[in-house]
Amino acid sequence: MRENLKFSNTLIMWYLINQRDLPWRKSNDPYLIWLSEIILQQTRIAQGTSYYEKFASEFDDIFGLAEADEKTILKLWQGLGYYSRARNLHSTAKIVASQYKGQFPSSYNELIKLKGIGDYTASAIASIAFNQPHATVDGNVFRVLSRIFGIYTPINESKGIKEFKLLAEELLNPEDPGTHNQALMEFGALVCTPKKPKCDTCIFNHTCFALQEKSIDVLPVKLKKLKIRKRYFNYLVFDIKGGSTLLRQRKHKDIWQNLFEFPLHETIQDLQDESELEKVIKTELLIQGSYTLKKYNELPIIHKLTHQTIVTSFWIVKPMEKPRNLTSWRELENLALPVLLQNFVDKYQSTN
DNA sequence: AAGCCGGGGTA
DNA sequence: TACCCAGGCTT
Repeated sequence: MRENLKFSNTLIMWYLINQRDLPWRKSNDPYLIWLSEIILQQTRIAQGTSYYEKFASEFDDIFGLAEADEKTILKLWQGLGYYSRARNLHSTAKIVASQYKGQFPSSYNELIKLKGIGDYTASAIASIAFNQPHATVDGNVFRVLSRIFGIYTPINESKGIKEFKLLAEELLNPEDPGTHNQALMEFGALVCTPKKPKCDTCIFNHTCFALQEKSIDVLPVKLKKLKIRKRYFNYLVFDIKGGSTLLRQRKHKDIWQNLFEFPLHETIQDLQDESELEKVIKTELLIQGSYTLKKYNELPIIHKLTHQTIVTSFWIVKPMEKPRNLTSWRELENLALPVLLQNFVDKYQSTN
């Protein structure tokens, strides 16, 4: 017990000197803590910070966020990925605004009931905003604890998850759980990094198991490799005189749910036969009369996600007759597009 | 328990 | 290229 307190004190001492100046650390407002935690799920601080600033300045409190349109929220979220976070953010904002009078619950058990809040985020909000003794176990914590204590239990199986959570709870400083949690994560991000950790200057280098046993590069243990699926997307980009195009909202349960895109023809391999597209244009999009169809990019654009590789071709369609339900390019600026499509639009706009 | 969900940075 | 990032939800 004394050892655990010593560990925490050493850690917090390091943190008070070496912590980064981050915007969400200026406040204990549960709304802002929650907002930052959702944005930072599986996201590097360098990538998430500007999004936090945008959301925090656009929506002063949870009521503003609750009253916003989902379209607005998705557009602000564009480029950050894992878009279910944005949809859940909106859903939880509405619940907290209406059922909790705008005040976040302070207990872990209430917090974890909210959409988009799991064990990690509930612990983070409870400890940082409400000083409740719950340990946060994120990727940093798995790494730091596995190395210092020499734990080889795989971190992506239930046994390991329980074991690390238990250890983190034991180590937690009940006097200041919020600072302790943030210190441990910050330490993982700045010192005990995945590759080339800074063991020379590490405050735990005399007791670190992995350093003594030279097992830094195998800890933490993670099993199973994910398989990457290859998909072939053919987008039909209508270029209508007067500055408009055809758009669809992705509604199915798949990547980019609720984001917008051009009419899509997906194939199981690289499109062989151009007449397939002609069929889509006539029978699915119900385009009357004649049109021109021209491939925009000679080489397919490769868009890599964590678990999919999207091989993409863009086809420019110019019909003689105006289709219905057009969206102006101007209007499109307010709609959330996958990065793959935003990149195309930016390029296409600049050359026309 | 396993699969799915983005985009970008690092070595 | 392979791995990782202040994870959570669905099946």
